[in-house]
Amino acid sequence: MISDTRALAGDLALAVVRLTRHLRGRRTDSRVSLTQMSAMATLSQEGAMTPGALAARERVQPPSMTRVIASLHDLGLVERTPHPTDGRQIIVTLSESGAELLADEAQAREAWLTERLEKLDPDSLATLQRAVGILSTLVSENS
Amino acid sequence: MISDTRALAGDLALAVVRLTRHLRGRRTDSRVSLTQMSAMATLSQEGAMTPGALAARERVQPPSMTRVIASLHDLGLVERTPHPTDGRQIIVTLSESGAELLADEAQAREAWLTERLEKLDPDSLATLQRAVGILSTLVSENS
DNA sequence: TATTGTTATACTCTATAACTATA
DNA sequence: TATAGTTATAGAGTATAACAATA
Repeated sequence: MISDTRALAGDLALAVVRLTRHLRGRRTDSRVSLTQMSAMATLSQEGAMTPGALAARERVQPPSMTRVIASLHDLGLVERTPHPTDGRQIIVTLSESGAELLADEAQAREAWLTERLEKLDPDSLATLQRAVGILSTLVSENS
Repeated sequence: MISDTRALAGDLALAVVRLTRHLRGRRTDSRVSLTQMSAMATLSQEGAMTPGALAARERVQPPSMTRVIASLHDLGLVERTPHPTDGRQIIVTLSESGAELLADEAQAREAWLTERLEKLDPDSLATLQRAVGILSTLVSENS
């Protein structure tokens, strides 16, 4: 059944890159991008943290996260408070409207993808659900 | 088992976006990007075609494909020949060295991902393999 | 001196709008 | 006039290098 892990890696890479291209392009109706959603989802699931910690958790470099946080802050979706003891650090928190948006989008977001998923049979959906769990562990492994 | 298709859509979107971020960032050792690989893979699988057809097949806009083709042409990985009867069109073909590179990379590419996949149990690999097929059909559906 | 975060800068990927050449 | 492709331009997302503030 499993012929070649390397071939699977290549196929998987192309599949996720192509799907991401669709997802990014089709989100123009939403107020936030997938990158912003991803950061907000992490803040929601793991609680407030410093920009450095969020960058590490999202596996991007600190300057990249600075930009994401700045854009979310401009939209009022996150708050930045000083660290209580270390003046170098700041704490990024999901704001009330950020939490609301996250909840709203969890209902309405990815309409294109949801529509297609609804046409799949239960077995395919179960497979995708397991795959999401596997992919998440792949990415969250230490480098 | 399948609780909510919309929730799955959100989880799947975040998972593929994060994995794509890794894959793009880690390919600096390769001569070509994932976008370029994707276009070359399509040319390899479906044969020579016009830029417009390749853009449609890859689900990007024509100007985006123009740039991808130009970069591949600069690298000598594709060839551009005039259309036999319609002077407006051109035919894009995978060059010999393009085909070679595709074959070589099929062995060595995605080392990071391959390494992680090799640590998975056979059941997880089978799940991913099925998931790749499902994701591919999702993206290739008509808009 | 080491750490945290930011600024400056640049590159890739993608899009839309406008243009050119051909049909 | 319509179509195929390109050029011009812009914006998002990411990176590295250099800087400032604090520990």
